Amino acid sequence: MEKVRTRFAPSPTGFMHLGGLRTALYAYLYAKHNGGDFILRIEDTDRERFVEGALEVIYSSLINSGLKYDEGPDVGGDYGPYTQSERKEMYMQYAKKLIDLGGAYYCFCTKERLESLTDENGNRKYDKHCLKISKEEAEERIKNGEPFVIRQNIPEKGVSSYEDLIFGTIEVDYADLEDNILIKSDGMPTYNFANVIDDHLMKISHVIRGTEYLSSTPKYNLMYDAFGWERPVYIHLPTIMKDATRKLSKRYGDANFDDFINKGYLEEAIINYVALLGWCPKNNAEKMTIPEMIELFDLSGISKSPSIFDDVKLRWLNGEYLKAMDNEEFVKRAEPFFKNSSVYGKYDIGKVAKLIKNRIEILSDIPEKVAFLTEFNDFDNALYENNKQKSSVEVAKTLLPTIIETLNGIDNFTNDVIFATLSEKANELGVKSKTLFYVMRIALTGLEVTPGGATEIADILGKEDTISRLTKSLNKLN
RNA sequence: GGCCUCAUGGUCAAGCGGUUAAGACGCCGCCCUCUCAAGGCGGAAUCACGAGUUCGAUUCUCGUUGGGGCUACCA
Repeated sequence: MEKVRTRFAPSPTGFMHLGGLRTALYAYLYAKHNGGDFILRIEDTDRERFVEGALEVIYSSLINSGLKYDEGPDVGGDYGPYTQSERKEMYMQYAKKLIDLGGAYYCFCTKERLESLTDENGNRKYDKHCLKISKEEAEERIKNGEPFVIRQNIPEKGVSSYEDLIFGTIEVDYADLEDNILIKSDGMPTYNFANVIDDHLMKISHVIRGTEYLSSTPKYNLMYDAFGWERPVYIHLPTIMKDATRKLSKRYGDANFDDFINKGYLEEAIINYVALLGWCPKNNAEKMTIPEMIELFDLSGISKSPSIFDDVKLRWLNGEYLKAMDNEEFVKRAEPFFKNSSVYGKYDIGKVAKLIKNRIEILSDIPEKVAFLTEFNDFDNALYENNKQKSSVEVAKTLLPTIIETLNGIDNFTNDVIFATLSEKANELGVKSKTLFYVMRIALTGLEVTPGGATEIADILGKEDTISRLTKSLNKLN
């Protein structure tokens, strides 16, 4: 069997769409699972849509996600160039060859004539008007500078059929297909032509792409057949939706990979989540590394229906990755978000990290989560009232002086020591330690709920700060 | 409109003629706990509809309905 070669062929639109990322992932996984190559090709034949810096976005998104391509514009390879605009001349040669083979023809129709073909329902289908122009006449007119395009010549009768590995047999009547433009008047090929030429020339064995091409694939097959080339294996993937009726779109900012990174999602969590949208591994795994995905990847686990992107589940998965990190790694990855927070440079980030690691799902939750450490505002003494904790204002009045005194006597002011000493003290006093810690936490933060317990927070704040806050709260009680 | 295509809880989904119809997210409850999380345990919630085929349909066939895609000198 020939080597498996798959490709990801994005247009440089300036951002990495999550749907595109999933397509790239599946193409990568399929290739790697089968010991093959994964190729990156840039489809930039539409000059008007080119966006500055778009190439870098594609390269970095892929690499940061762990999808290392074996061949591509920036890494080279034996089948380059890998950017379509650099292959322009080649397409024209093949288009001319296709004309000789009867699979295409020159067309000189004006925009106006094309529009006149529109029927009462607003539909339009090209009428093969220029097919009857002789080759001599066409060449003469081109020589005279008349603008032209090259159209595919699709049979008027017959049915085309092919096998898709996900959807099975697809049959389309030629009559439902149009003589699309293969070469535009600017000499550039359209997707309809370039993808066929490139996939063949780059020896792509399996074409993996979205279902938007499911019904136009017969047109491409016609060309493979006309050239006498072997058709690739097709694997079409269902769309990722925002909700039941809308696709994930750039418009709503819910499809951009970079936006998710900036919001504090991890690359590995995104790629993992996206892998699960439309594919279920045999062992039902949820959290997987890329090597694990490569091992598990199989086409039979791919679903045929569009799936809805659920950011709640993505958040959960991201949280799982966060929790699995050791503290050091967490601090490193969260650095930019800590910098945006009030605790940066003020408290021990390592200690703060320990406090919040299990309490956030995305990194951008950090500033809000840690803000309480630096904000100590006036609060209602009623917060001490809590039956379940056996706490009340009166209890606070009696406990707080002891807590402060005990804390004052601690030299090694760290969580473990504070906790042990205070627990012992509670025992001595005959009160539940949870009551003592509850009172202390309220007095220390003025908040009903906080990430972390009283002693952990005291550890971070330091002895001086802790005692000053507690004293302030105590004074407030009298 | 025409053509292609899809259809299991709110969401992602397993299932491939006989099952108490998995699992995950979310939701609810309990346990644990220095509050909140995390963790542990448990619960509610699904085969779109209608005809067939079959001893028996979530599973096969057809239709209906609903969704998605294509129908560009965009990819």
